[in-house]
Amino acid sequence: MAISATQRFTRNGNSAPVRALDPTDTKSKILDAAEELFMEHGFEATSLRLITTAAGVNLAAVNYHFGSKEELFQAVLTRRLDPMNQDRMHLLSTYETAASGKALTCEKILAAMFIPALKLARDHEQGGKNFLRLLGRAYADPAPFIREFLATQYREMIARFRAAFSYALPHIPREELSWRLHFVMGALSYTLAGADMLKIISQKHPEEATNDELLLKRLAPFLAAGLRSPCAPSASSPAEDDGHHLFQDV
Amino acid sequence: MAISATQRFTRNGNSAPVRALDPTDTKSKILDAAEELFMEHGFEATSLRLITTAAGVNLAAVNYHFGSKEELFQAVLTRRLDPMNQDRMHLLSTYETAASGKALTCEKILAAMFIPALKLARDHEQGGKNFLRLLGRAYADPAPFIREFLATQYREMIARFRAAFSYALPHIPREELSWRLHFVMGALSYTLAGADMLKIISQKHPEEATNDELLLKRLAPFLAAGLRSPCAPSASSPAEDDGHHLFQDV
DNA sequence: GCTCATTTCAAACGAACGTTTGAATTTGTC
DNA sequence: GACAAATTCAAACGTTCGTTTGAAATGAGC
Repeated sequence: MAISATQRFTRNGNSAPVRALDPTDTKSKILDAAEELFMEHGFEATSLRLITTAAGVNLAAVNYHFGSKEELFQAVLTRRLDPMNQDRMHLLSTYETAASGKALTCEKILAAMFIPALKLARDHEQGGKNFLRLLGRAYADPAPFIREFLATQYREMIARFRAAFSYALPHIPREELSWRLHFVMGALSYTLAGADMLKIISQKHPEEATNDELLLKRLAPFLAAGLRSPCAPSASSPAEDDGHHLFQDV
Repeated sequence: MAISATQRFTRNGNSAPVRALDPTDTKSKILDAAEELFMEHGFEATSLRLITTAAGVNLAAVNYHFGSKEELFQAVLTRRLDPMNQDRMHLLSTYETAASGKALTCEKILAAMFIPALKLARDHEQGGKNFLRLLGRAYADPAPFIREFLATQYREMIARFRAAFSYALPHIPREELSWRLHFVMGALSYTLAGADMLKIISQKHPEEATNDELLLKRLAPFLAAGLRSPCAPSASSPAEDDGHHLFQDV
């Protein structure tokens, strides 16, 4: 029995829009603390007691306001992810309108994907960066409820950008383009999530490794070159069963 | 008190090499079951009771043979990761020797990274694929013991391949190359880990989406193009504070 | 100032967790 | 076959988990 006589946790979400953005109310305090702690420890390893203690609220507040730990996690994601993906699609539309029918460059389309992410990383000095890492990690989380949630959240945006790339790269077959878009999403999410690993690879100073803007500035040209690269002769080339001949030498 | 009078869990690992590869002994049964379940549910969400039940062994067997759940996880990773990275470095050396001092192509270096992963995916019909996904997910796991373990496991191989790329791409500055190598590792791990997400993007048949060989065959040229792409004018170009001008339009 | 719905709180719930224990069992050695 | 080491086993350990409860506190509307 999740809902008792005095109806629990606001199913509305908007019935009291006046206080929806108040950063001092219980709901926002929980979301902020959860965002940081989920990013730091992952979903399973972050307990509600840790979150509520950090937020300075009562333990039961999570179940009262959000219903469950899973719903809290989804609320943390959707709070920033939904506006970000809306921004991405709006920006893409703006670029397309400005181009007045002409195809956009890959860099331009990638910019429509990256700029809203950068804006998020800068707007909220700390929350934004936390969120991008949390998001990158959610991509790789095996929990079914997370994967289904992300699938729903991303479906529309992905379809929109695939169409844009398809128009920008008419010589790339539909199927190949799907793969490449997958690689783009992967590199982006991994890059935003795993700044730690960069220290191992580049042995750079940490403060530079976490500079997301510089990072995406280097990632975009890298990905654009991959997207534009000429296609392999054909998708259906059998007979090559030995791994040592998988890749042509160029 | 981890070790009692009758000394617990073999710190040796090799004192009884005869049975080390016996797929029917308790240790291997645990490793196989853990590999699949960690891949499916993640580290935190996979209980030792689930693992030991699936393996058909007693609950206490994990702590007896491996010491703890964390050490079991590391054993699962190191069982296949260590040989795979050794293979990668050996293959790279083979290519370099065959080139007799001449620089290798990016595709060739990438092949040295990918082919051992493909071999793993094919050799053990099921265990290999499980492992590659598990590995990709471990990359994004926030648990400190996982990140430190992977850092140690990868450090040598990364250094080796960075040197190879540096020789193959002399016009790319050291720093830029570190970033690009990071992107390569990211795209590779994400690609191997997140075959589920591909279904959302490409709406392909699942049986084709999990064809790792075809996948890497498309990923390698994509990444090679990115690696080879000409460098941006300079890393230190300030004054561009507005996100809308971050990327040049080409 | 009373009412009633909303929110907060301390406390407890049952379940599941990783780990430990000590006895039983198996295995290798002479 | 007896001894000793290695392994397996059922049972329990103490802890922590997400969630629920019912009462206390709060606040808006009349």
